[in-house]
Amino acid sequence: MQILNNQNYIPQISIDCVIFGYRDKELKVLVSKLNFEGNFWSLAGGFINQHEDIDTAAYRILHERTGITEIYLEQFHVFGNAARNNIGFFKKLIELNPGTMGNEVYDWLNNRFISIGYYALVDINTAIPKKAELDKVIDWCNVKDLPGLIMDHKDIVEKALESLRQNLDQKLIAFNLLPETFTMKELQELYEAIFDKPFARNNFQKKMLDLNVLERLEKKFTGAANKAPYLYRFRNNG
Amino acid sequence: MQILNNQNYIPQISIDCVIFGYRDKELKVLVSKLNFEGNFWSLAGGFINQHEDIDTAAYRILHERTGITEIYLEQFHVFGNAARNNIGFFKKLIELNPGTMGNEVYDWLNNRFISIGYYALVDINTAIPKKAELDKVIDWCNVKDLPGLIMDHKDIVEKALESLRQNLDQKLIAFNLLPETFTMKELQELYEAIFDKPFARNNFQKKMLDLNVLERLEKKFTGAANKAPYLYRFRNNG
DNA sequence: ATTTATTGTCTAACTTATAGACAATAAATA
DNA sequence: TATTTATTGTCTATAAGTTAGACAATAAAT
Repeated sequence: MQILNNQNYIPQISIDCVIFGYRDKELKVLVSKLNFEGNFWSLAGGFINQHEDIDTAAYRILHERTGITEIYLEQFHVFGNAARNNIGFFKKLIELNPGTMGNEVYDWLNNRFISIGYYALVDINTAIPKKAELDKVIDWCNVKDLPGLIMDHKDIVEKALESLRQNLDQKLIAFNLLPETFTMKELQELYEAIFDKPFARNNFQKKMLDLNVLERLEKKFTGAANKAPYLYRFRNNG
Repeated sequence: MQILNNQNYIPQISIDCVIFGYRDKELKVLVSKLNFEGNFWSLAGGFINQHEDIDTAAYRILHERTGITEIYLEQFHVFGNAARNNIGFFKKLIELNPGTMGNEVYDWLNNRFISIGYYALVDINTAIPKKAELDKVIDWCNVKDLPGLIMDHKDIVEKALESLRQNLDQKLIAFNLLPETFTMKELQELYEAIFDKPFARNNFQKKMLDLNVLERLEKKFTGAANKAPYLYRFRNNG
């Protein structure tokens, strides 16, 4: 538990990361269950070292939780209501876990925190979820069907999703959620999962090809009794 | 100087406000010169009380500097590079002002700060600039011709302007920069100042009227030898 | 060879954006 | 009073972009 009372952390500021992944046609978020009595589910979070850039801190937290280093990461909002830590979470935690918590942990968690929200887009096949010190379970959950999250983490996810949707077309970042190669249908299904609405196949394909960022590779023979789709690769450079 | 070592402030977090106003066909920003030796120009800034929402703190800071209470305000980015306070500013400040600074001020300013950026849109005719404790001068400056600002305040203004431009069409917030009534030409000139590019008069008018948020009032007789323009008022509610 | 399901692409219809044109008009001028 | 000038409000033709329907191509099963 030495980490939490580390004097090198900036006090009263935290980082919460909404780590998005994509599998089984569902947009997922990496959440963890805290290693305490009671069903406390949380986003991947952490703190900022005194001499660390906040972006660097977010990368560090993400690397710790996913094992990957090349991560698309974006700061999207700061959550700073005075009451955000007090909506029952900490009291309930203490109540359900009497005597199990060191003073340092107690003192640290009992603070008011202002939290900087980041969202990350990762290839779920490459990311290997890794529990942090206080996690009991860590898993990918459908963004539409998350467990009850502590504090205002549900609001944070919603705001992250909203920001993701707004940025998706301008910044061409959806590809970070897919493996290296993918079919047009897979790309479309990803968009449909993110926006939670269907797209017209013909126009979606035209729009994506018109972006001039997709490289068409060989066909993908799936064994299905129909025309084989092409594989595409996202090429960032020219 | 008691304010700065106020134990009720959250340490190492600040708020910096880019207060936009509009006059003489120019987009302005409220900046202040610090009451020290040396030309230190700064954005309107402040700190967050322990039991204060960050939005409330931003409103408080804005009210202190402009005297107005109904302010359009939006959080747009957090600036948290570890080096942001150290790019010579503090050293230079100490060097040019030997022995004039109390220990509390010294200790407080010598900290690393993570700053939450807000931008505000105000009617420059209603806003009455008011110096804060450490300000020597406070004034509206053309956003295209700002004095040299301390720390990363120039970056903060640039990011604020970028965010303002992105939000302007979606959120219909430009009207906050104008007086109650205005002509179509004045509205267009405001847009041109914000985007730093010309708009076609006919299409601009059509676009604004198609928004269905402008109420047409009586004509404004300017005394000029030409057709009198209508005055318009922004109506927020249906 | 035929059928089936899906993919890739084309085009017509519709909507929106852009650019040019012109009438309306407030005040100055003749 | 009629004419001129500068600007405003609006219309329309054209261009550009979006949406919806259609159909050929094709991999594998029948």
